[in-house]
Amino acid sequence: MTQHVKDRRAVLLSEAASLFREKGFARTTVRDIAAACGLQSGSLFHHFATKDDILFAVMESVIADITDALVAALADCHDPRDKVRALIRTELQAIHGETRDAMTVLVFEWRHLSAARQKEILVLRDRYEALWLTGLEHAAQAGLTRVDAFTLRRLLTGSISWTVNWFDRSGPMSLDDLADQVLALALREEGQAIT
Amino acid sequence: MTQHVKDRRAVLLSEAASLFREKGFARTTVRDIAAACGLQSGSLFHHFATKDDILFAVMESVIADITDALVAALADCHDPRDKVRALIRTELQAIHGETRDAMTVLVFEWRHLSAARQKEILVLRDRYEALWLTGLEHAAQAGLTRVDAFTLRRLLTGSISWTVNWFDRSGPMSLDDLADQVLALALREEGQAIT
Amino acid sequence: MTQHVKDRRAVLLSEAASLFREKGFARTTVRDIAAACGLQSGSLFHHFATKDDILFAVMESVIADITDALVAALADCHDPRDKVRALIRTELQAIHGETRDAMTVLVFEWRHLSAARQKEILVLRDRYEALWLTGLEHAAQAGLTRVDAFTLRRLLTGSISWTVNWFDRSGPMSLDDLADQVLALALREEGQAIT
Amino acid sequence: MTQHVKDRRAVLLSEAASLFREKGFARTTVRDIAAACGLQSGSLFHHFATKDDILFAVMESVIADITDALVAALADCHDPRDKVRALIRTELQAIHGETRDAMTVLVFEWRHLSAARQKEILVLRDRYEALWLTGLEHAAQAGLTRVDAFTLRRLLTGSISWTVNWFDRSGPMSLDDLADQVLALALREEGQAIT
DNA sequence: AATGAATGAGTCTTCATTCAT
DNA sequence: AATGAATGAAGACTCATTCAT
Repeated sequence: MTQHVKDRRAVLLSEAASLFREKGFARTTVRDIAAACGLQSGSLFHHFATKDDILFAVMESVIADITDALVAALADCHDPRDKVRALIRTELQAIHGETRDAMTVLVFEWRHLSAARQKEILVLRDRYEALWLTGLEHAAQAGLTRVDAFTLRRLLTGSISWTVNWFDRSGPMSLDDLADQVLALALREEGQAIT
Repeated sequence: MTQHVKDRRAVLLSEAASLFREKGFARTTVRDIAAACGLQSGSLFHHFATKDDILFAVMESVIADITDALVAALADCHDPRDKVRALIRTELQAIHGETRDAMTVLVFEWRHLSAARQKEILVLRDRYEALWLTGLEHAAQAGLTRVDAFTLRRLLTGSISWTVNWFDRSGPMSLDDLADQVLALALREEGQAIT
Repeated sequence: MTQHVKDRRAVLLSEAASLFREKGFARTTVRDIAAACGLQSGSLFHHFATKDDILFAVMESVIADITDALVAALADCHDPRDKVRALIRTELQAIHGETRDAMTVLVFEWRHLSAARQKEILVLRDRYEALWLTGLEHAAQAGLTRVDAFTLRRLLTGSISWTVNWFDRSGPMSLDDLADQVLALALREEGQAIT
Repeated sequence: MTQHVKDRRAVLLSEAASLFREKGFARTTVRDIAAACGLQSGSLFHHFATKDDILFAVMESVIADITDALVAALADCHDPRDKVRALIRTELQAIHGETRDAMTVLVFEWRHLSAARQKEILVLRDRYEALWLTGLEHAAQAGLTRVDAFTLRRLLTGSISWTVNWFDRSGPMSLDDLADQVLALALREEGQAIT
């Protein structure tokens, strides 16, 4: 039974994320979400008290997911350059893989969150961003970067997020190719690093 | 009188852009816009038939502005590296200068435009993007880049757009500093180019 | 100049009648009427104080017209049967001729008139209806009818008004044919009258 | 529960018809209708998506009702003259009985229906009109009429519809008396028929 | 947990009318 | 008389949320 509950909640968040991504939070009605889950509109409120709560839950959930994924990915590599590659690849996979909807929502529906909840999410995000900053700072210490870690992370956040608007996974460029292009942007050429 | 009319329309678009940026298109009411212009809600419809028309006009107008600005900026520089710097600087100025509101709206409220109008805007945007692509291709021919022009433009679009979310003009980093950081990302180090 | 004024007013009423007939009073905007006359919306109010006044004027005007037409038509015939034919023909001509729009408005937009103005129009209409009643009563005295004059007039009013919904002047049946059909309904067969 | 739902819908249509008749479709607000049913304005939209839908439903519903009534009435009489009397009586009863409001709306608010919906209603109306035409044609074959069935039906439609504007059920003339007057108009005198 | 009718505040839009020019 | 921007009161419709069943 607990499993059923979890399932339903997961399905709900997934459908909500999909709709939020497609139509935007404001244009998605609670009825849309309910319908997508095979429920009537009133039933949604047994799971979430408000529509805002759904948005919050979508974001909260995806942040947990991508943080876990990033921790796992970084565990496998110790070289600074490999770590940066892992950071980029993992974020790109999050944006173009199964968590795509929720990731897009995280970026594009941010303003629909109340200030208080933005803060909450930012706290959760801190851990994820700390992994990035640490990775980039190690690369900087290894002389691999040309831009300070703080600024670099922000520029890459933009580059990577934006791929949702143009990159086509079924096109000729693979996701790993794309990751390598971003990596080329982020770091000095190989062999140029000051050791 | 013609001047008054033009003024009013310009004021209207400016106030609308400001509100759309601040609260989002969906959460901005027609009353908000009217009030910001010192009008009653009904009066808005002498200038724009629908709320959607206002959004469209904001986007249309800013694209015209930034295209003009870019043409002017490029006219002053002939070196490929300078041209890329001009492309980046001009776009950053558009995003953090007077057209900030409208530029932000262009990015974040895109989905609220009907498909037909998205096409219209894309046509207008083509000229602007062509300037970018040409500039980056010349840089590529000069051996200045490490990523193909098409992909590079898209990655930079993301990096630059995203600065609206974190860059603070009144902070320690100047806009030109920021432009140079982006330039460092975009191109090989100076002196590395194959001449 | 007085002529111009009259012309403009006449044009205005004619265009208004046409629009009221086509779209209904409620769905016709003051702008529609102004545009049909080559005016801007505000200018209409130099001629009529309110939209209601226009409707009233249309009705008032057409009643004057058809009363005149009926008086003229009746002057030419002295036989009771001929008089009834003239009553029917004249009303049909009013409904399908130049006054068609206004006549239709008179019937179908009646309820949009305020109670006070309905009374005013009814007073004007009295003279017209008196001509009908007199005509039918003479026919009754001549033994030509099978239904009392009062009821007959009302039944015929319905029959004749309704033709606007189905009779096509350019079809095979002429307006005079139609009048004869209505006459056949209204009166006994010829030669059956009790003299 | 299903019963409740049906009831509510029926009440809604009835109240709407009453208001449409009294004030006209255009001047009746959705709030008026809701208030007449003891509902808030928004609640109406659980039953009908638009105000136009309500109008359509009123018309659709009354056509079904009168067609049933007519079929029932005709079943009881086999003589051509009796059939015509039944046609007239039944239509008069529809116009002055319980379906009065809806019948009036059917006639006077016709133009507020979209062209597409007018067609739909006309299709429904066909069956009803076919009963009339058949009845009148049988009367014609029996030599009872002086006007062709097609034209006669249209003239009678007008006569009968129009009674809504003047006939008073509580006055001295009964509805059956009125029906006989209309019958006198429609057919030759008894005994005159060519057998 | 689910239903779905009901709520009621809120939204965009319309439009007759006014009035300074 | 004409203009046309402005008014502001409605109007139809939307939708998150509630709640009795």
